[in-house]
Amino acid sequence: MTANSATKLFPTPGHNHVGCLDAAVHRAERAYEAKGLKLTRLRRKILEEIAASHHAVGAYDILDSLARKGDRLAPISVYRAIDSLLAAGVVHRLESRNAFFACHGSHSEASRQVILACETCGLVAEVDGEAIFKTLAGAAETAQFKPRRQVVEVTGLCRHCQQPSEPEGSAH
Amino acid sequence: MTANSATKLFPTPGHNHVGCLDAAVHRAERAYEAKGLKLTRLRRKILEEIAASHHAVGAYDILDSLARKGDRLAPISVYRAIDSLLAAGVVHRLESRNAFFACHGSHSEASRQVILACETCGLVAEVDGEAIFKTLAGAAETAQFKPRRQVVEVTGLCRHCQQPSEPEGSAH
DNA sequence: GACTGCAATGTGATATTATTTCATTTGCAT
DNA sequence: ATGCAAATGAAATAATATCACATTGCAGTC
Repeated sequence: MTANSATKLFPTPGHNHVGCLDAAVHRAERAYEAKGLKLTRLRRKILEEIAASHHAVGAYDILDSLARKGDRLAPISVYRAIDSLLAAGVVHRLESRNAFFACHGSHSEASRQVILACETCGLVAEVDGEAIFKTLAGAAETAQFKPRRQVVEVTGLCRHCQQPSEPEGSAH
Repeated sequence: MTANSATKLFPTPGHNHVGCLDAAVHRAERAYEAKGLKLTRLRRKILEEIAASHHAVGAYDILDSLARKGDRLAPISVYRAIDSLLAAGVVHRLESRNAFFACHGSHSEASRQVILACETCGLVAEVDGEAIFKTLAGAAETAQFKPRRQVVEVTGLCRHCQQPSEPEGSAH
């Protein structure tokens, strides 16, 4: 189960992504529904761009990608949609790269997730950070600091990029 | 001691900052020396701008501040100096704000510090995060992820801004 | 259907943050 | 003094993000 969950965290480059994308959009529908927000056509379109990969993408990447499909938007339109998606908790911002990534896999509190970003292949994953955020809250308390938002991002090498010579399919 | 260290972490707005600044510059001299790097006049000047407060400042804030003093630099000059100061470990980058702050107080590894940034007054402080980074390393290992750089930033309210009505001098 | 109110989007301009490229200067070891 | 490498200068431009105001679209009401 450990190996399997790690596999899911950093899917192989060749994995069939359609399911991931569909699932992300579906979770978004439910998240918007649950919060009484509206997943408009524009928002859904931009979510689909972000969730099209497990990478963090810049706002202008989205802009360019849509432009190539004939859909020319103003930057502000993309940022507004992103803001909404962030508020709904279906995408997150990778602060250390000024970029955005979709939440693949369901979790309740975005603020309790640790973000892992691979420097080589660009993949981004989230892992549970309950223990870390607890410890962090303790450290803040010692400093008499009242936390509101906690950013925990780790960059490094994902499991695939640590063994570049090993064929993708060999891990099981 | 706890109250005292917390006081140092988030100094009162009116504290005499000259000592902080001098100390920061002095630590920088030693850090550069120790690493065989050169703390040039430009770098020192820009360090002094950053260390002039306990806030995180943008590169263009520095640029503007120096311009007001008659020293007109190109953005690239500031960024290059900042890069050097970052490499020397005497300033850090607040990723969540695209801004830079000086290291006030000595610590060996920047990568083991948790950053606390007050949303109200803008003060930035660092606290030891040994326990957090250990836990974080464990979480990464579970995901078969090899960490290289860890960003842990907390925004919220510092001790002063939690009790806006309380006079500054009353805490002891 | 027409009216109203508000959220969402469009449009154009602009602000903010950061880098590329190439020229020049400076520090310093020969 | 000469030559090399690091540091800085200068101009342009790239990349990221927001402001201000106009327009559209949609839900509830008459």
